[in-house]
Amino acid sequence: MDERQALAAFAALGQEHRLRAVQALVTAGPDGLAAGVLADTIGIAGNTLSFHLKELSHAGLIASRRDGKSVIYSAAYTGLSDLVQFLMRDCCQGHPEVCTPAVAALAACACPTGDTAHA
Amino acid sequence: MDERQALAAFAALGQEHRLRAVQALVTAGPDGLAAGVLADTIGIAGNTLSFHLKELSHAGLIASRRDGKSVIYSAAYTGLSDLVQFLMRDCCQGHPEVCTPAVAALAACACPTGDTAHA
DNA sequence: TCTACGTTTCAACAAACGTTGATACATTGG
DNA sequence: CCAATGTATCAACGTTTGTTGAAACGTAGA
Repeated sequence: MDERQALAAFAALGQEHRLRAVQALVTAGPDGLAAGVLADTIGIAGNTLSFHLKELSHAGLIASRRDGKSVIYSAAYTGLSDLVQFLMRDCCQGHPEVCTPAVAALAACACPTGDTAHA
Repeated sequence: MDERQALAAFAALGQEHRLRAVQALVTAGPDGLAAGVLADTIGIAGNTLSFHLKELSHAGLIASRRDGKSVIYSAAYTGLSDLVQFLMRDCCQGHPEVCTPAVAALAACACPTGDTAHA
């Protein structure tokens, strides 16, 4: 992930409705949510949400697929983790003060080597 | 870190000059950089940088201290790692697809239990 | 085909953002 | 004290952003 894409991602997440949308989509899981349901969940108009979804999609944070009349949006897990890695990698240039506590905290959330993933 | 602060942090990082400032400050380490040096590094006017530094400080991403005539800015490592933890924690509500690859990648950057920190 | 439904696009507007120049503040040295 | 340096504040501006309403597009069923 280059700086330009990271800027777009950070800017996308720096907006209340878009952050809520991402949270809702990640929470919804790979099945995603229809645009209408998402608009209702966040509490904004459909056209307004469409504007924000386009921005999130452009930032690589969400994906979309059509299912009948509905368009299902889902979180782009790769894009999200890439963003975290960008922030951490750029921040740890010889100074792991940022990464160490973050990794320690995340280990309890998604430990790839242990059995506490469902904590 | 609550949603309001996370929003401020993301919005702060979603701006080219501010992202560059954070990167420069983190790279500089705990010693930090004087405002003038930072302005010269980024390539923007001092008053413009001051505007951005105030926003970054308000978002909890940087700290400042006076040293003679200069004001030294430094990265707020706690705020940065809190932001990563916010993004990860909120994203992993039963779906560790995001956290697992991120943790795996970060383990090589700041592994708190291993010896690959300098990879 | 037509109609209904869900979603997207478009133009327009108010609000917020980022930059500039001038000015004011804080600190140091003479 | 005064002058010089470094930084912060302020008003003004042009630009960008987020929202709204109307319209258009795509899909499914009658």
